[in-house]
Amino acid sequence: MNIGQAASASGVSAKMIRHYETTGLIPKAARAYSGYRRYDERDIHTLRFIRRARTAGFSTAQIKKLLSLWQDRQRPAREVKELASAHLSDLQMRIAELQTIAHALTQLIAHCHGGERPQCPILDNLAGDDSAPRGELR
Amino acid sequence: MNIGQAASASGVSAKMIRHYETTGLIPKAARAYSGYRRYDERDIHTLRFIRRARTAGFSTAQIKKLLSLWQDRQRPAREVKELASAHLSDLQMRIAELQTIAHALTQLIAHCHGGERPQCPILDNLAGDDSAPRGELR
DNA sequence: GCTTGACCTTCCAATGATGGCAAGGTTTAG
DNA sequence: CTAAACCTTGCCATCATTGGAAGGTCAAGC
Repeated sequence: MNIGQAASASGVSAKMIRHYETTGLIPKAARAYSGYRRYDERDIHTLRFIRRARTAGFSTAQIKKLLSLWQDRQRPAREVKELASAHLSDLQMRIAELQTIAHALTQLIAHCHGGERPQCPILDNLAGDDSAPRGELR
Repeated sequence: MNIGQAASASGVSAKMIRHYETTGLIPKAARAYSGYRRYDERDIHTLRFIRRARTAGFSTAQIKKLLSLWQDRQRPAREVKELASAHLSDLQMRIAELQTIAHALTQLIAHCHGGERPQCPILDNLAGDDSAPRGELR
């Protein structure tokens, strides 16, 4: 299998497969005489693992760890759970931050008439004019 | 006021003030004889506006638009509302995506014993082994 | 056998927002 | 006069990903 097939079979772009190779996330691929990279089913399996982990928002550093745990038959599930839990905390923090912003923005938008007149609580708030707060973007 | 004072007065780092200048988000600052950038209260006001907009997650492109609307006394509030609404939709989509991931991860973590044994539903799921799904990371 | 198009190779650059460092000029207080 | 604190420009790094350019390889059709 060449890199193009590996890409469509795994859902990881050829570009990224090469990138993962140079950054050491995956080992160097075998090469045909032509110099083309060759991939087998095991490689595809690994690439799919990586794609799923990326979709789940793990960083490449975390994925590196996950891959080594995956390949270690002796791994304690504890380590995987810790890594995943750390990532989950991260996600929850980011979600909370975004929600805070979204709520504030929702309030401001609700109070903006949205017509042709210039008066606008959204701009007023961004400008720091607190006379009509309602969901501060601070 | 020099750039350092402008930075601490506005909450925007000196680095970013220069960056905003080179990218055209703010006009080129006046210069003292020495070559130092000079800032007045209006500049600070603008920088604070930018900082709040960034905190609210607006991109620099959106902030550019917001700034021009802010400075246009004739703007229709409609335009501001549309821009903010588009950003809010963005935020809500990102929140929803993150929540989907967080939920799936929560399930998987809940089902991982986290002990010293190697068996782990988190890795199984990432590997594509659906025998014990519960929150797919797909 | 040759051409064409699809595929592959490497390398370099850009994204967006920010931080960091380096080498050098300026200002200000002591 | 000197030292500290500030400023200048410029370049590099982050993170994951995409894009392009220039060139080599392969398979199919004529």
